[in-house]
Amino acid sequence: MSLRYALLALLRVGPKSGYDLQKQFDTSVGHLWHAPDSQIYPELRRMEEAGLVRGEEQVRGTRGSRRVYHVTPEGEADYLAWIDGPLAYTRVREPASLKAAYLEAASPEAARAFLEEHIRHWRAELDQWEAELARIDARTSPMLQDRLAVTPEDDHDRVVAFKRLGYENLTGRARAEIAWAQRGLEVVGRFPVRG
Amino acid sequence: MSLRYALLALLRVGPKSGYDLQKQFDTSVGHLWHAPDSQIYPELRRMEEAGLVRGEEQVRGTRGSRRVYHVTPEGEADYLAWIDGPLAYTRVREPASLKAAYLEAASPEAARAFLEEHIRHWRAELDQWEAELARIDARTSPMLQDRLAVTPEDDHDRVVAFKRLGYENLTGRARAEIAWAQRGLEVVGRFPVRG
DNA sequence: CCTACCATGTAAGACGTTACATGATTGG
DNA sequence: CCAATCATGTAACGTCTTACATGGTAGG
Repeated sequence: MSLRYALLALLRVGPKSGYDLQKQFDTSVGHLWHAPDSQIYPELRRMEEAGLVRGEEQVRGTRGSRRVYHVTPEGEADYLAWIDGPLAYTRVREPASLKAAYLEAASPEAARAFLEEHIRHWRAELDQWEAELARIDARTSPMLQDRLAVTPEDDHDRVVAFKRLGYENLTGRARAEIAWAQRGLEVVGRFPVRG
Repeated sequence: MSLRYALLALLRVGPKSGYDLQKQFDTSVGHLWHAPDSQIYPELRRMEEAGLVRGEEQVRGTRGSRRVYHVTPEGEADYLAWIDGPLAYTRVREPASLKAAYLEAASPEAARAFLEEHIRHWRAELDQWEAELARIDARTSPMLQDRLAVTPEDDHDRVVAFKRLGYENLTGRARAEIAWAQRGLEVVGRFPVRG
């Protein structure tokens, strides 16, 4: 259900086509939520059926067209209910934890490779998110600039502070994963011989 | 696909019925992976079709029966391939991060309630996982005892060390979430007035 | 006899991934 | 004219959730 609200959050800044939204999901906002085009277009249609957005067909060239969506008052109300309402938590399902708990069955090389790959993966994510945090602080992030453009200046600091908070959750997560995998490598080092 | 390997990991310790597995998923191992009965029974059937497990019908009372599964050599090979192979990473999708990044639209009370609930949620998870870690250290965890019973004594320390590692990922995650939400509360405190 | 527990599923739907599929426009 | 980009989907499949559904057994 988060896809719906991610889309509403983007559309609240200004009307966009499915393609526009998809591009944003591939870059900036894609860090916070991601969806492929094959999920976006049908979801927009469903949201329109539910009255949350309205799409308007625009001509493009002689025969082309694009459908630009904007948020309706019902969509705005639904969005505010989401942001003011509780978040549904699901049970944790961590493939990496599961695998780690059974690494006794792996060769030491495979165990080490798994943990090193884990570090590589989260390091790459961390780098991306920290770069975005830097752009948020400098207020050069395109997503943020669009948002600030439709926000009274008094509120700019608040908007920036919460964007930052969202990304800080991601960087905190990545750092925890890296630290954990590094401790894991020490464990592997303590038991070099396969049983 | 992790469900399949979670099931194999449990069945490698000894033959079990769907019901036995479900019980374990509700308690100890359920921290690492969880699935409802409606997912377990069909998956066991599929695994049997794939030759990874074999089920044997046992009589219970006069008319009752239960199907007890054990891992086949093919299942063992598949499990070892999984544990020695790479883990597939998917894109991060964090509803809490998404919501935090758009908290500017929430009332300060709702923002605070969200972050406090986040802390409560992860605190409860953390407590559970730490209790399990204590049971792992004391080697009183039922799951661990079953595992150690079929493991040569030389290997006990290794087995315990990796179980511990698996759970440490979860506790590390929970601590990061709590610390983040606490910082979030400070941010909310800095912007008490809704824009 | 009744309650707690043992035991096993089906069905519908939400959500997400991957692959397939098509065509128009714009700028060089 | 050609390539990059704009633009929009369908189809099949896998995973997971929630709800529905049924019946047997063991112990007090």
